[in-house]
Amino acid sequence: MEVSQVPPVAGDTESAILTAARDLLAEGGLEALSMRAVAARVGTTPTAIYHYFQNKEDLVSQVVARGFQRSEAHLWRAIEAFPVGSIERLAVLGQGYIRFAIEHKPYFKVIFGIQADQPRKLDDVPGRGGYGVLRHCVVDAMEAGTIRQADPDIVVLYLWSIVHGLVTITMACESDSLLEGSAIEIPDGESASGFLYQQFRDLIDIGLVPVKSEATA
Amino acid sequence: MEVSQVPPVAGDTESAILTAARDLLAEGGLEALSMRAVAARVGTTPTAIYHYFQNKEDLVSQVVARGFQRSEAHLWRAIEAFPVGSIERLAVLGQGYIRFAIEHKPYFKVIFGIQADQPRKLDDVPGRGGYGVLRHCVVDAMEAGTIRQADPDIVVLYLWSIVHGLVTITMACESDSLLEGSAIEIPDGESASGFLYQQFRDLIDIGLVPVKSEATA
DNA sequence: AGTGTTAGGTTAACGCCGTTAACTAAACGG
DNA sequence: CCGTTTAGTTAACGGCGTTAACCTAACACT
Repeated sequence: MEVSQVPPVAGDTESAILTAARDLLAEGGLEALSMRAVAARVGTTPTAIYHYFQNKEDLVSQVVARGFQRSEAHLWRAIEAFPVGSIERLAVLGQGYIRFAIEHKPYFKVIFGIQADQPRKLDDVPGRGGYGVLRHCVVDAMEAGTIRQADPDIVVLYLWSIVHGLVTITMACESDSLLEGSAIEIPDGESASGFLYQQFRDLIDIGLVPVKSEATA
Repeated sequence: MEVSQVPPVAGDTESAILTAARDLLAEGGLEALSMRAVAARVGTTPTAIYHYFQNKEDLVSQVVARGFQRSEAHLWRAIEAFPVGSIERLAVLGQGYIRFAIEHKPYFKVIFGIQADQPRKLDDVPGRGGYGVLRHCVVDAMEAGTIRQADPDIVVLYLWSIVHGLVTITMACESDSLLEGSAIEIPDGESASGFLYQQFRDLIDIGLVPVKSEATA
């Protein structure tokens, strides 16, 4: 079949592959992303992919890296609307994280997914998926006095753990079953993202433990 | 080959399959657990497995369910050593969760892992992987006044999110790379489990936000 | 005793998968 | 004009989950 003498999109098969892989990942998760499927969508043979990527893992990780880069840029843009050092900046970051996880589930799952042995992966991503932004905002908020003084790295871990834990637990249990018999439930019609965000804010406000000054009262 | 007239372990091929599957999962993660590998270890053909389990997913989920049951029993035993309502009970639960996640990484990853579409899974597990125990202890601690009064379900979610987030983030980034450039690091020689546990306690103590009474000071 | 049914397997095969080896054809630099 | 690189091909290998069809021993029942 020698219909077209010129490669369809003028040369860059590589980005066509990345795009196809991204779409497949988004549509059907990791199991839908096979070398053969990607090739078919691009219009080449599976083996051609190996000219641009070492293997499937390499391809996937580059797809994911791309997604994360865009996500971090999004975060930076999102916080601009709120004043430096404000707690709203922290909140909007949490919201962004939750939204990204939900809207780009497959990306998210690949990164924090199964991977028998080798983790790290996040290293490849500049800013490590928003870590830089978050730390930045935490430091600002401390200097502004909006949040309690403490080791910023610990606080970052605190915030990140809560949002990340919230998201992954919810993903694993899927809303209703999650806390059956408990008072927590997603009101019908509310978006999962919005619900999680509210939980996040509640959890941050909880504080817990320090009965100290209140105990005697 | 008709060497043995009697099935090797007197009839229960099923539990032999489960055991083999469990071992393979523990040794090499999910990718090492193939029907053919399980069959080879048990000494049958792959297709025989389909007499006891619907498909691979069914097999895996039963293996995992077994592991979780044992884990919850472990938790109940662990808290016995500490007084009812004490914060130590909560701490030891967190520690148990962390330890289980690390020591049974493959189990843990299967449950909170990739699974393209269908989550829930935790429903099959009695007590939902320690949720029951945790809630029990939280209520006790509130009645005893050791922790701040609040909706127990929210507090449970708070604690669970922190531990779970901590564990999964660490697993995805693997210690050193996790917070490179940050002050947080696992001291050489310290176990990952111990380190995570310390973080957990720190995070719980943080509380955050309520500058309220302190702000003016 | 003979018969039907079920449990517990077997063999063979299908259609996927990731990956490799060997080859080809066009483009380009000297 | 030649050598190399780039971009792609075809053919094949071994492994995967799963299915269909078949076999065989054990048991239940008349």
